[in-house]
Amino acid sequence: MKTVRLLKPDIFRFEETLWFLDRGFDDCLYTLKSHAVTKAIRVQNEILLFEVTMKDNALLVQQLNTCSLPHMEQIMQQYLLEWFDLERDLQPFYDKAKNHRIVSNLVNQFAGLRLIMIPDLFEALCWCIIGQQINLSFAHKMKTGLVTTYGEHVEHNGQKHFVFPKPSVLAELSIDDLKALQFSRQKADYTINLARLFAEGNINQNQIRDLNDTAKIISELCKIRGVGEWTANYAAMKTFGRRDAITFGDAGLLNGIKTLSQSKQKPTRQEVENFFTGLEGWEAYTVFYVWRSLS
DNA sequence: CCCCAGGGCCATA
DNA sequence: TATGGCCATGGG
Repeated sequence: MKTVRLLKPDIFRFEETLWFLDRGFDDCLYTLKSHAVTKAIRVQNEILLFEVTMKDNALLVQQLNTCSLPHMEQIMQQYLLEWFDLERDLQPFYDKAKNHRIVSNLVNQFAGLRLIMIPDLFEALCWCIIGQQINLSFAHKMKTGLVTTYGEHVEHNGQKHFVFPKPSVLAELSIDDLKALQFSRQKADYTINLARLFAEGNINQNQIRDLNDTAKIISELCKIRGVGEWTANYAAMKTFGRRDAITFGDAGLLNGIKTLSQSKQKPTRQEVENFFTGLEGWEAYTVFYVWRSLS
């Protein structure tokens, strides 16, 4: 079993990461203990299980299962850097936020919070489709049904650790298969269609990443049935780490801005755009901090 | 009973 | 191009 130590960035609090991962929702793709998170990821045709803790000012990543592939240290390190967005310099964000009447308070209150990413585009888009227009607890319930029915898992100390289902598996499903998991007909259709696009290679995550321009990425993603502005921006933010993505129309964002500005009603689109004035290049982080403030 | 949930598509005019 | 209905379920 391999172990990796990652020196933590100056601006980072693992406790904030754990808090966000916990947030009151049961997520089926990681397991939380008091000061640790355990996660399974797919590596080629195997599943790697590891645990992340904080020790002596470093993130400690410990492999928990046997895996026949080489370079486990590098794979775990690379995953952690992406998952917790550890390579980004947040100081410019905090410098800009200081001058914002509302976000200045958020960066003080939640100092060290970093984006929690969804490195896999297929998973991110499926999660968005599931979460459209329903409350988050029900969305998690639906995701758990999908993952535990069609995802692979490894066992460790009697507990199952799942990875998200492969596109090729979901591509073979019928609409009724997913309706049995409480998907609406529409969401089942979007999900299967999306899985086929990935399985057949018509969508390639690296190709989209290489567009290297948020507007182009959004416009490319919006070509997919079931992917609109909210979903495309969510994926731009959570998968590609595009700093200027904004989940326009997002219920959480609207309610967050409403509460933070002590307004009676939800902001209009113009008011949302105004909210981000002075935070250019850090819109995605701002959205994430607003979400953090919600509960 | 109502309305709203970390939306998006489609029909209609 | 703009507007409204629809989707499925759960919580307040």
